[in-house]
Amino acid sequence: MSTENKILDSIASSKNNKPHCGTCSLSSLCLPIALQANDLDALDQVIKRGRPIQKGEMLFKQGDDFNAVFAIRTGAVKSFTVARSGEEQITGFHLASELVGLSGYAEDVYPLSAKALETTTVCELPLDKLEVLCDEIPGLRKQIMRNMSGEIRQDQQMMLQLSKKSADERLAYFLLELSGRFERRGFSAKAFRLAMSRVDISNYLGLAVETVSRIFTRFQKNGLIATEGKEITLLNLDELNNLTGNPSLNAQCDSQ
Amino acid sequence: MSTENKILDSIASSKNNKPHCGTCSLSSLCLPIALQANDLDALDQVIKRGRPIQKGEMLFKQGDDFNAVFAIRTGAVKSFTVARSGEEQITGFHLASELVGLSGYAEDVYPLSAKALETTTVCELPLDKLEVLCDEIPGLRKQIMRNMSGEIRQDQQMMLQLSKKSADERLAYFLLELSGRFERRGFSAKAFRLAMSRVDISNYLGLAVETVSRIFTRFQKNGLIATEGKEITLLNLDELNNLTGNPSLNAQCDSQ
DNA sequence: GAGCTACCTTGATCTGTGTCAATATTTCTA
DNA sequence: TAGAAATATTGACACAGATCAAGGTAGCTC
Repeated sequence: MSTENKILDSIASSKNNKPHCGTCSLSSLCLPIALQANDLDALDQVIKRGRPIQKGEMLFKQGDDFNAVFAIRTGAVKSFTVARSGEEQITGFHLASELVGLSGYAEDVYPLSAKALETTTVCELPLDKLEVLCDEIPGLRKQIMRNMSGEIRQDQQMMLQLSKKSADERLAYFLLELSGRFERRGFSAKAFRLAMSRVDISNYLGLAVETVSRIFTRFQKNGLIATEGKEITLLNLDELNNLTGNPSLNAQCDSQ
Repeated sequence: MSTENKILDSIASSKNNKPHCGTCSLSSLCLPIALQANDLDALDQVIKRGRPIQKGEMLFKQGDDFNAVFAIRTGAVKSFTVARSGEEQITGFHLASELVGLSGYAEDVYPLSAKALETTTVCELPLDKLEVLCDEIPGLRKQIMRNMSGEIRQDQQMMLQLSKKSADERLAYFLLELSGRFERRGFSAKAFRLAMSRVDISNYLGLAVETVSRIFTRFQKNGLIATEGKEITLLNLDELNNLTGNPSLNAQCDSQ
């Protein structure tokens, strides 16, 4: 820890405040640490900004050489694996300001594919540049490790959901988990847009589409949510939370 | 925490090159990189060797301060989360030469607990020492990141199993996955001992114990496996592999 | 704005696996 | 080594959710 700060401090010598890659500087990602302004500049030089990615386009494919991590600026992405049998398993949805592609570290190839759910802009962080920077900015590497570690935790939570919970519990969990992610990024925790289709949701949750659809309908009948196509409003966070059977996912629910 | 540091300090001050914890130097862990000999010496100084841990004892508990990563020398460990409702979800089994505790990086506390399945010896890698070392040996940090990344990949594979596969497929997958881990560590891929109980297996796979028991029986009737209590022999790797519906888990099966 | 396509909803039925219950086996303890 | 406790097996039955089938609806393109 102290090592970290020492190096950070030592780096903090020359700085300027030039605006960089807009919302996608690493400081606005899931990297809660406060980096120095000049660190940010260094990072911004590494960021490769590509054209917007259209709905359905791939960020990277399973088996591609692992050469970059992606930070999502706007839009949404799903990541998924394709089994030999051809079936697709969605392993996660990634929203604005989140990182995709970290699992490539294990074997120098991406173990999964990532596809845009809607028009999406990303910042590409080429691996070689990132490596060099990580050696210069210890805080950065730590944050990336935190990110990976957080992903492990999240996946393990998901394993619990998938293996132990009923369809109702899974969907309630899914909605609250999304809600929390929006809230943490300054958006409404109650009203948001589901970038993914019902099929994607059902795939992710290990359910049939029909089941997901039925539960959406029932939740709506019971006054838990309101839907209008892809727009959704969570009307009763408390009750949804009870449904999950998990420790509260949403701070707002605790206080009510 | 303070206890920990006291112990660490005493270790740091009285260090020499006395033969250390045998099989558990980091080079023999899941860390395939070839480190320099003097790096290994540095690592060995960090390794804290504890007394053997008895069956049922905890390595660390959910919520404990994250202050060490553990490398298993002999024995086996299960890691699991406990939901508010009290239910336990096993997130993984860890065999000799594997690391446990990396997911603590995310929030400075362990998000799960780890308990010995049998008498187990571990090497404790105190975090602060490891941090310093990682700054000195860049290859080490990379290996730890690979490890984390690999865990993500493994968990995501497990999500696929849990959400899409039948009970038969899950158990076949479980057995082959274990088999592969034994094989990679130089043990027989076909005959090994299941350190975990049927209840643990069923919990991990998201099934009822009865279901697991029935499938073991049926696999045996069909000549796929032979069991004698906790000892198990895989008689037909090919067929087991077919059952999983996944890309081959076991090299031996590919070549047959 | 007609027609096409992809997506979503709802109903009827079927089935894999959970649950409950009883017994058998192994492991521990004294 | 006996007796107790934990763990494993086997059977009967029920139900959550899959599957099959049939519309309905939204978002395209021309």
